[in-house]
Amino acid sequence: MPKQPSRKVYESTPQRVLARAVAAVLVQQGVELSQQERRQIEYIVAESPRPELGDYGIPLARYAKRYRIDIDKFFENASALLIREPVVAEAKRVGGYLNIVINAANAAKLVFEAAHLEGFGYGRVKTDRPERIVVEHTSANPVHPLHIGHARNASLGDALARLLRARGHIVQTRFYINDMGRQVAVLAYGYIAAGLDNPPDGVKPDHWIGLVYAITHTLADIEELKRKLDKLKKEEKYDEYRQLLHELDELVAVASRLRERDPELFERIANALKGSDPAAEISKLMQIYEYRRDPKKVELFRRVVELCLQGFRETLSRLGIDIEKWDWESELAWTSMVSKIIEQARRSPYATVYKGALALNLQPLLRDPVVRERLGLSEDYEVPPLILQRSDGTTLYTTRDIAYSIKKFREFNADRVFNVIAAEQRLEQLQVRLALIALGYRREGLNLVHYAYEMVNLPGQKMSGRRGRYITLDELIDQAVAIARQEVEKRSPDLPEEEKQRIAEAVGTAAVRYTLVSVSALKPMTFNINEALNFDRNSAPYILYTHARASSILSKARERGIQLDWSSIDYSAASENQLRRSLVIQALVYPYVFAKAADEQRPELIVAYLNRLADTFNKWYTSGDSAINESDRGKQMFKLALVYTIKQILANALDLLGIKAIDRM
RNA sequence: GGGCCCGUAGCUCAGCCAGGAUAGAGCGCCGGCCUCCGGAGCCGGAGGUCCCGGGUUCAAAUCCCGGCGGGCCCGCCA
Repeated sequence: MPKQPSRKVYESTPQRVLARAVAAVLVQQGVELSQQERRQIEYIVAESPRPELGDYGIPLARYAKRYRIDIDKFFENASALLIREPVVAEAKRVGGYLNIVINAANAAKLVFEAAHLEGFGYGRVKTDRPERIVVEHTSANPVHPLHIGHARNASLGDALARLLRARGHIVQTRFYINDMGRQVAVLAYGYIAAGLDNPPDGVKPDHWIGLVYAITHTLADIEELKRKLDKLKKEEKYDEYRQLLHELDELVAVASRLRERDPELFERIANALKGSDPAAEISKLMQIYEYRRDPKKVELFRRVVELCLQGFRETLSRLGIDIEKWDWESELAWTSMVSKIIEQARRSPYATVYKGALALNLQPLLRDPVVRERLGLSEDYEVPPLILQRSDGTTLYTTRDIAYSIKKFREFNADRVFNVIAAEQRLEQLQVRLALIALGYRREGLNLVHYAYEMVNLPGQKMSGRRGRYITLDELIDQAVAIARQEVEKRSPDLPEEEKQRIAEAVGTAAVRYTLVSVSALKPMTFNINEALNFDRNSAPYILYTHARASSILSKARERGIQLDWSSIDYSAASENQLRRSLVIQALVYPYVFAKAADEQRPELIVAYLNRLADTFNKWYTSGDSAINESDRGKQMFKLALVYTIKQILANALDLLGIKAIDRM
């Protein structure tokens, strides 16, 4: 098999080149290196803080000491190896560092040719160990529209899937439809009781569902509260009574706000709920659904969920996100999958009875050092027993999740499964993994990854789905698109209306996605829409603008009859100025950044890389080192090829984040 | 009460897993520049007890221990 050009570039990146040389010299001097240790050498390669020291370097003092080898000889031998690399112009010792100066001309040749040959494929270095991987993401409860938090989940999940695919893995994406929870039962109760059908024309189905849910939930809570109040009054507990009365006031206020949003709908649900016992009705409905006792109600239940999912799909598709498989939680209960888990649990040595219910005692698993290491736990970590079945025989969320995990592995024959799920579900995810191991699904338990992310806040907003208080993702996208539209209006007033709108849509949605993956997943973040749409810096619009600018340079060249002839490039032009050099080196390093981002599942590395690359490119652009006005043909070809390459990298990297580059804006 | 995550410039964040060169970006602030392939632009500057205290090390933002502050979790909820 011929070597992939990007692979050749990858192996010529400073990280790989330096690590290879250092490893070789260590081995030469009799040191035995594990695969892991080789890998770690690569990690400590760093960019030099000042150009006069070189471009990249590696601190060597630690090796000299750790392996007790002659430091002078070490430098000498490593340097000798390094200067044989075409991309290395010079290797030098600076203090305890071994530094290299990149041969920009050779690097440029290598990178330009790869970019020219592979185009869209440039940078997508394939892994040596392809895996089958399932990425489950978004999986929002189908009771209200998606909000900004779901957007973080979806953006991360989709970026993850794209990174892994580009890396050569075989990936499937899945959405878990949570239709067995109490929340959906609340919604279905209101929907069925009020005899509702379809949302009115022009209303997005999930928005309408969200309102039905909030109205039903609030009215049900009011009923519930009234019952409690009666009871307290009879028992003469006046302190508690007064407190609940206050709560009731608040709920009534919430209800009246909900009524304003759709008086007719509100009255319809209110009438249907009048005089009923909602809590009891909802529980009854849950049972009906779990055991499929009333086909008509089951069908309506499904129908209401389906309506909400329609809305989800619409929103996701606007963001360019397509999820391949949609799995119904109810399907697990309706087939034998969940009962099988219960059976296995009963027979398991980890079975126990906790608070009178069937449970698993997962604590003993922590004696296994492999389990501790893979799940990141200390020996004295305390895992609460996991109850699998209610006293009335119905199943619990986590039990169904265990069954679902097995399904994900089995159906796709997966080596690994990533669950993109909020960090607050950490304990539940841990219990699922431990339970899998306890029930004999060790491989699955060890290879299920909880890809946790923290919450997203909107400045000055408190959300509540139950009360219908939220900003929908749709509204947020609309806002982003509107801001983008204004910018397009200023920058390109002469474009046709339709084109302007198309660009605004692309820019606005990209801005949302880009910002949501720009911060590492474990940090809580505040989503600031104005920063997301800052056209001047650190944003999708900025990167898209840079891409459009590069595109425009190339098309202008074509207009003037300047053809990019790859065989006439004068590569010596690469080192004639700092900005060109810097661009070449950044382009060289791209395959490495990509591989690292994919292997560590860190899309934010791509964002950071893009911001920097665009900065340097724009700096070069504004420095006046014009390609079109260049009189020397070889140099002109170099500059055009550089523009071409950077444009290609911008587009390729954006694609990993699910963003399509555009040529005008 | 216990566990997990986070704490770096006024603000938003990189860097920490894998210790190493004078700790980096952007926003904001201050000062300059603008006849150039796409100007809401460009260049420069100020701004830091890396939460605190110990320890390990030739070397600590990074590792270990103890605190402090914030978030989340500890349901026969999902």
